Amino acid sequence: MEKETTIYDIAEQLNISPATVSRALNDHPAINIDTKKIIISKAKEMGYRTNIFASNLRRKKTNTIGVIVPRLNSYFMSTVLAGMEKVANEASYNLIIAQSLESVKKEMANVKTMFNSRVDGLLVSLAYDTENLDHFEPLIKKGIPILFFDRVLTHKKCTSIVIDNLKAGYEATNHLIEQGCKRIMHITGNLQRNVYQDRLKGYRLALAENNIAYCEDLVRITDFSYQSVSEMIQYLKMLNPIPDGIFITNDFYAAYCIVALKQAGFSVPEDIAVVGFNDDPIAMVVEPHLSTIRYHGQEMGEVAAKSLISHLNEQLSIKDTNAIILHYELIVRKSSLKAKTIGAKS
Amino acid sequence: MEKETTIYDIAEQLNISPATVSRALNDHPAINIDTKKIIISKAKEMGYRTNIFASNLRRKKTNTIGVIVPRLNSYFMSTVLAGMEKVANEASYNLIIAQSLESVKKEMANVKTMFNSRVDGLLVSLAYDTENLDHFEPLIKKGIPILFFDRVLTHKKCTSIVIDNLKAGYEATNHLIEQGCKRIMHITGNLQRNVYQDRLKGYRLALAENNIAYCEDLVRITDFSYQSVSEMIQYLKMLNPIPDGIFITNDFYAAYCIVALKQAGFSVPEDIAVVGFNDDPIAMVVEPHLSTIRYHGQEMGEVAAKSLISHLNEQLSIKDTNAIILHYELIVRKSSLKAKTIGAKS
DNA sequence: ATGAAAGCGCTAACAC
DNA sequence: GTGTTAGCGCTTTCAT
Repeated sequence: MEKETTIYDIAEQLNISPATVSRALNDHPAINIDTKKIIISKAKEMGYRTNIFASNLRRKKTNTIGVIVPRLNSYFMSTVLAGMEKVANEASYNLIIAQSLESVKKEMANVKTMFNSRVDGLLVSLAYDTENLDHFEPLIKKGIPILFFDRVLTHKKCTSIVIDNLKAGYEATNHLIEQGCKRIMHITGNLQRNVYQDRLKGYRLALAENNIAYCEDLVRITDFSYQSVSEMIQYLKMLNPIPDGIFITNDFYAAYCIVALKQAGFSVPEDIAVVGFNDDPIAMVVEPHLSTIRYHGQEMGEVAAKSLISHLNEQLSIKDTNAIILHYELIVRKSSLKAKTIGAKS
Repeated sequence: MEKETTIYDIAEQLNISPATVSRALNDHPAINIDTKKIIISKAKEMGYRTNIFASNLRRKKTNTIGVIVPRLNSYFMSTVLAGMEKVANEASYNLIIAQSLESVKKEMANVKTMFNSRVDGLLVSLAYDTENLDHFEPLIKKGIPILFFDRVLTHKKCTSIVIDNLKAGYEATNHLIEQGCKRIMHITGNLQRNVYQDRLKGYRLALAENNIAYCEDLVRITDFSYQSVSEMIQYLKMLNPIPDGIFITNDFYAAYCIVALKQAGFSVPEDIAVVGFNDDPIAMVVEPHLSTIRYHGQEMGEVAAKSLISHLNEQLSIKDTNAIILHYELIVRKSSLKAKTIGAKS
């Protein structure tokens, strides 16, 4: 275990001052280009690496962005993170990633850790059961910018990045109606989360516009666990009449449901058409392939990171921006295509 | 934006020395319990948060562990990370997570970042095309412990955490043979990765023990991309005779293949039986449900983090431990059950 | 273009 | 049980 090389060691070897070494290493313009070259090569030779703690301590900036997500294990989330990483890297920011595992409690702990790690900013997608943003207040008070994405709560001092979930929910439902569905079930998550609340609103709007009565029995809240599927199908079978379409706000759960529906003797989409949400790769595995709403995780990640970083660099203030809305599209596959001859407009 | 409270501020308010404040905040045993209480409550009152940069600078320890994985988007990986996080949290270590996106180049960059972030230790699962461990040498030279998990390369100074991939490959193949398969294809990844190399060895061993000739044409390397599936099925169709079983070392790819096989007119498992690897949730979505090898990601993550941390705390030296082998099990589902009446032993 | 020197906030050796 | 003090390695103001 060798001793760490410091700028003092380099300065000594070269008979110059540590200040010059520091400047050279940071590419300060006022340093002679030749001295700079000599210093840099010497640094490499001596295996120097900058001590970011000393640097951070001095500069009072960490160049670190915290990311808190409910779970890492979805295709969507991993593409979001890839997008964030790309942008952060390019701007020489580091990412600290933590998962709340869908629990506010863990989310609070994560926030605390981030706070103590002195992140320059925070990117957050909320846990399943987060009810308010109180646990973010300490950061907000300190002026640390927070940007929520996908699963958001509005806060006057924070920006949100989302898709138009209401419109997407509307389109998904409307598509089912166009396919001839008259009795559409809606399976979704905790309505405190904007994504689920807005999709429900869209669902209701589509029904209303098509003069289909809204029926509470047809809306079910779930935690999207595999275990809950059989119960859900039991429930569905007891409905009278049985639904002829389902809009499920999670592709994995939708896939599970399709499998269970078929096992229960229903044919999809003939008896029951299904539309999911997120365009997870599983949509192309389940049979029939799953119709779904696609939105681009990578883009969401990039936009989120970019906005935060430009705010940090004071190139752009996100304080005035309340929300950034990204695109989505309805992908029609076989799970929802009842009318095989009639082309569905997407 | 308020000014940060320091231990000096607290000391001043309380008319005591900063050293006492520091000790109290770090729960030093030699501090009077009452003083401790007073200090802690004052700290809270003043909104104090410790400056980890000053602390790290002083202590020359970061309490941070770096984690580099190929991708975050698998069920397996996210459970591994959950396990690591749990253990790290309990030991008050932080995690910095980065994905190499299966590229050595990115992996090298990640390693460099980790190095400069002065992680106390590193947990790594290698990228698809990593050929050697040269890029880890700077860390190894500095005495920073590195622990490889799942996708590993052996290094005399590093420990590996794996399952017995050879035996697992053997069991998977043997299971197909027991089901009556005589011509078993093997679809797998880059053979430089131990996991794929060992599983292939197991495959060959099972064939040999059952007097089935090994045939190179039946072993295909893939990057597991969705795009490559149709080509793979094309290839399979041109084999003569056509295989009656496939052992695929990735559940997602196996699921894609099953779908494609059915589309091509084969029935699974009757014409072609399939066994996958990893027990991803998708195994329960694809029809027929996928037989697979299950190993517990959470456990692997916990063991990895625990070993590293106890090494860091010098409670246990992992230097002498070359490898830690974890359990796995063969899960038999319908995708491989040709002989429906004969129970398969697992 | 370069140097001197102070100080970021904390910890720990040493003293009492 | 508590205080004094000297740095950890870097950046940056001010001076030259």
